[in-house]
Amino acid sequence: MYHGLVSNAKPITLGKGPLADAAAANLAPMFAALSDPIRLRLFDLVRRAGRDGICSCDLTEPLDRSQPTISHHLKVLREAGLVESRRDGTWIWYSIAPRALDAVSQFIQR
Amino acid sequence: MYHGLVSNAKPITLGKGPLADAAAANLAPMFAALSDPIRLRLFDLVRRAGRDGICSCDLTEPLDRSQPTISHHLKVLREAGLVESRRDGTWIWYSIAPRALDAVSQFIQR
DNA sequence: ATGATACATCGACAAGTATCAATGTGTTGT
DNA sequence: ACAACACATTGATACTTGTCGATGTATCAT
Repeated sequence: MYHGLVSNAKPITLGKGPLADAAAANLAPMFAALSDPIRLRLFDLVRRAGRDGICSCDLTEPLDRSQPTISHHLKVLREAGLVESRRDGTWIWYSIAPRALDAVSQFIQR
Repeated sequence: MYHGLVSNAKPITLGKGPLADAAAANLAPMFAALSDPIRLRLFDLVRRAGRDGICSCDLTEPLDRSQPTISHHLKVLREAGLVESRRDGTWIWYSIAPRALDAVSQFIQR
């Protein structure tokens, strides 16, 4: 599997009129990615880690879930364009995607 | 069913440290409420309506879903504390809950 | 009372999701 | 080559969710 910088973040620009069907369809998965308590805490931990990111190995224990479960949640966050992953030897480091919450933020403050 | 002003919005205050288990559990349902395209557009329509709100009858048609489905989605938004409902004769008017997105906003800008 | 209107609830179904044990896949050190 | 480690994927299960037709409930006009 590819483990360079991965991001599905599309530069969504919300128009001025009513939220379009397509815009809503792009936005919803981002909210969905943050709709799980474990993923919220995962995202928070990654965000706190700053530029360097945080090793996946340091995310499993504090969240009290099995390794496959954490791996699954990280995948969801990654596919939503919220976090990025980078391999370093046997470890994988996660960091916040550059413009991760821009679309969400744009919708909130409207 | 009661149809006065309804809001489950708890004044969530996120601490300074890592996102606590309880805080995540309170936050997640808000994101979940916005994780569906139809609900995003519903929320947007209600927000655009301003203080007066908008009649439920004006929400069913533009979203191309059945009346029960729209009713269901409005319930989800209401129970998440994002919108309020108020009866006026046979109609029910929906408006944005006062501090609807405060918690979400607080999490985003952190 | 009767009928019409607006909205909610119920029942059912298909599709999606959170979870873990087991297993697979790279990478490192020996 | 081999064992050990870090992480991903698979398969299975229980639970949740989006949807609609049918039905229930409240309100208004006649």
